[in-house]
Amino acid sequence: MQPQNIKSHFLSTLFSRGFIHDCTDLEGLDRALKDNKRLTAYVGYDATAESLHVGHLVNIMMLRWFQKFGGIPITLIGGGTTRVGDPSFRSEERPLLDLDEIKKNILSLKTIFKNYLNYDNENNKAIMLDNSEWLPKLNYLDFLRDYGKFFSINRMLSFESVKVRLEREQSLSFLEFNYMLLQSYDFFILNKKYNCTIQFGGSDQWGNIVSGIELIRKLKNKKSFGLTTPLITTSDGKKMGKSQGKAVWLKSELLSPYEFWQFWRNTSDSDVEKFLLLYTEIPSADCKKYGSLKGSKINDAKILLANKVTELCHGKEASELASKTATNVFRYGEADENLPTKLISKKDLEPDIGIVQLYIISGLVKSGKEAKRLIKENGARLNDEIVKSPDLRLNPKNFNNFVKLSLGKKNHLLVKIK
RNA sequence: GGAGGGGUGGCAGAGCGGUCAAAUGCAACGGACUGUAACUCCGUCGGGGCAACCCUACAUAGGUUCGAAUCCUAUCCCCUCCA
Repeated sequence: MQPQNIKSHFLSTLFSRGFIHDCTDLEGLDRALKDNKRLTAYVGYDATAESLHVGHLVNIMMLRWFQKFGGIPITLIGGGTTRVGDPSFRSEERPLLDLDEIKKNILSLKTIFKNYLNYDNENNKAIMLDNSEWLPKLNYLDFLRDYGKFFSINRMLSFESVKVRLEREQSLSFLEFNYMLLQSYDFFILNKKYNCTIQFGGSDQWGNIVSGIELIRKLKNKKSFGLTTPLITTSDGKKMGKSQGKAVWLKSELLSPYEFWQFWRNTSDSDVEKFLLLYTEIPSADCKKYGSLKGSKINDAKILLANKVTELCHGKEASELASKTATNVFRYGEADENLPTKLISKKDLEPDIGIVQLYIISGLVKSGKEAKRLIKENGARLNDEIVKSPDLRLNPKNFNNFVKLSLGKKNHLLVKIK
């Protein structure tokens, strides 16, 4: 089926914006969407961390579009499945999280979606669920007989997602192998209780999604759909979600709106259009226009991107502040109060403190060696002056309320006395 | 349960008694150039008040040696084949 033949607004929008990697039955889904506006779709998120990161954002945006076009989105937290761990495309088993940690993560994750989805409106409010509501209740023997019966090992082994593990040197435990059954069961439950007929997910979820669809067909003889998003990579081929080795978290407690804004501001030219299409709701034609700006003009598009994405994630106020701070810091070279700030205690300054130690305390570097290296390479600046010697010492008098430390040209931090 | 192979730095992957803080590649970081981009180039990349000194590291615990990532023993883990 060609994209231009798509009739539903939802699918054609997603298509034109680059959201679609694969669909189990595009034509059927298009028809279903056309015939019935109030369909229900879900995405599952395991509680492996206390926040999601930008890698998860594509699916969230997809749910947002879905709701916008009248659908009912379900966000499913995988409180139960997290105890198992999805092996899909992973080359080794991940360490098991303990229950307390999972519980903490679940609570934290639930707060994230509210900025993107509407859980209160009358017509098609989003639904928040957690599969620890039903998975822990399963009885092993009953489950095996009632559901396990419908899964073919031969078939499961044929999925690309497990092949990686099989062909590599790593073992795939029975625990992990069951992940697929549990996710399929989730879909089955959602289908039964909420009439949910669509599952979205990353392309790595294909096998799990297809299994769920097959389970629903076998048990209920009902049709359901799967739609996957491509794995979003930056133009240099890296997975979305990390920056400078650190995850780009969606929670402000883990990554300040300023740093979040910076992440988007630093998008490379060739990714601008793609990111505008995926992570903002700016009309596609405009995204294309912005993305094709030449030379340094494209910086305006990057600022727009950063503003919009930050606004959605952290609110308008935070976004504007981040933008203003960036202007002050990068255009005027000032020490804006809104920069990330590290508080240190007076004790640390008595009677004075070495610049190397200060860098360590600030968290900008991990070791003294690293700090010295940085200084040697002219990458360390104190109040915008290059630090020339690792022997430099500061006392409280040098702190004019705060001191600005920089690592390279882009990382700036204020250090204040507590 | 049996036979064989293997566990090295963030990852991949050399080394198989000294010259090994450990080749090489990737990733990462700093600098130059720029537009807070990309490309390219240069430099760095275990820790230490740190100029060649010391400490901690090659799955874990012991041992042999003047000397071990390299040899031996035990333990744990992984892979392949057989039952």
